[in-house]
Amino acid sequence: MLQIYNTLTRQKAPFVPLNPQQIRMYVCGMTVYDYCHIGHARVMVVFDIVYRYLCQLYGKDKVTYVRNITDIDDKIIKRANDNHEPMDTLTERFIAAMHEDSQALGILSPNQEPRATRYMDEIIAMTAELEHKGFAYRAANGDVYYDVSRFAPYGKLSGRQLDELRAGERVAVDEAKDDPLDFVLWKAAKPGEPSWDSPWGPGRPGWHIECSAMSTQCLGTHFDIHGGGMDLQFPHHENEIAQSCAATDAPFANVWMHNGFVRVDNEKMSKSLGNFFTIRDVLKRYVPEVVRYFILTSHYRSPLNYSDQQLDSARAALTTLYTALREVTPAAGAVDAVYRTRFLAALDDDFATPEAMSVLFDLAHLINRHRQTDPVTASAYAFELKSLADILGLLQTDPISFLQGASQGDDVAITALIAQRNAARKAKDFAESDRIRDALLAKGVVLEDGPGGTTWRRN
RNA sequence: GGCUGAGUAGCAGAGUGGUUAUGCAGAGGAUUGCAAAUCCUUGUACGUCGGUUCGAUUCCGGCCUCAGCCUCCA
Repeated sequence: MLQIYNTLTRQKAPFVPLNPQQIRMYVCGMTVYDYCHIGHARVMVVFDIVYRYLCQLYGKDKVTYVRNITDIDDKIIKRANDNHEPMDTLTERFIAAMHEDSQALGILSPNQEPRATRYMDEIIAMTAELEHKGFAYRAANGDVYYDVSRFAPYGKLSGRQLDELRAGERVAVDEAKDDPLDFVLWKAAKPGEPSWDSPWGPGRPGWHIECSAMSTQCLGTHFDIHGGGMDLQFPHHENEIAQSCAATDAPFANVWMHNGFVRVDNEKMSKSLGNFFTIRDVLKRYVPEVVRYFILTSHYRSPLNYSDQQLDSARAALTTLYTALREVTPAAGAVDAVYRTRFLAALDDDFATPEAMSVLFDLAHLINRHRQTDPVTASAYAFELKSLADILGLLQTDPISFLQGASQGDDVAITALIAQRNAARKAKDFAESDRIRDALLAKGVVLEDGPGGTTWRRN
């Protein structure tokens, strides 16, 4: 049975859907003012695995996955101004880029990708409801704030008390707020800013309210899983809980999942530190599957250190797996069930992908061992390997394509040289044969003489 | 300062109260014209100091170190 670590309780617990016919998951997605970096890739991949596995367990049509897009906020406005372009043009461009990146990484599309600007009615309605119930107040500057003192469980998700939060206050106190911890629901428009009409005059939503409004609208007041990066735990998710529970009188999300950060040189990869690598830059040097594999080599809650060495290692590991699948035709057949059992048990244990991936190597070894002596068994294990790896979104491309990489226009020349070399070998002209192989190796092409002839791959 | 989490062999990264994780890299052997790939063999690692225990890397406590959150952030 699937166990998931719940940030709310700080322990793993069996996952019990509210309705097994309709599993509902909401993940906080991107703020679209720049290209996605590897940290964003991790969120996408991690929750892609959660989504895939829930589909595996409950059926694809039984799972609803919503990942929002924040397309209105301070940084977006600033960037649009800096670029002298309309905000919509900016956000559309980066939404398109995000979709390119996520498709490249083999991320399954969420069922819905709500954008804040398209849920303005719901955002305003929820804010009004909070004001009506006395959880929100209008400040002298025209902003509407949430009154955290009215929400008794405030701090539960992040394990904090209001007084210790106040003690650690590091930010200049905003005079408009009754309490420094109160957060903004609605910002009164400043000159030149995009704004929407509201009962409080023209303005725009605060960051947190959009997720409460959109998750409620898309999934209902009470749903199964809410996810996002570690850094969203506080204050974003804490505030979402405060808003939603107060506005709807419903429990909101049952399970809170937070993925760990990608690090560079032992530091969080982030925009502000400037130590980030965009997905598209990394994809210029490594094929998407290598990036996906790399992300899955560590457990989703652990830190993940980014380095070329790690990506090289991931590529080498994938080469091993694809080499096992080469020259074997996957076909369903009799296999020892222990591998599937181990694999699924690993994923059942809070999505333990490193553990699950170790099973893939066991299967690869079985294929290699049986390849010559028992091709039927080898084919059966190849089928099992592909089938299990599919749950992780791995090993679904053609092995030859992976091993030889994208055509560089020299495939015909390589094939011709191989023919020449084999002619030389047949004539026992090994000096010539080795010369050709060394020449190809210099171009990054490795030849492999096997019983079925000579094959090649790029290293 | 408060609150989280973490410290495992060369690197990465699982896991367990006493018995091989796994991958990459390395060593030896088989195989190969030579290679590559593959197969076989191979690594006595668990921050530190105490405690519990017949026995702890695994449980408990102190300490040290690191990261994250407390401000926008996946």
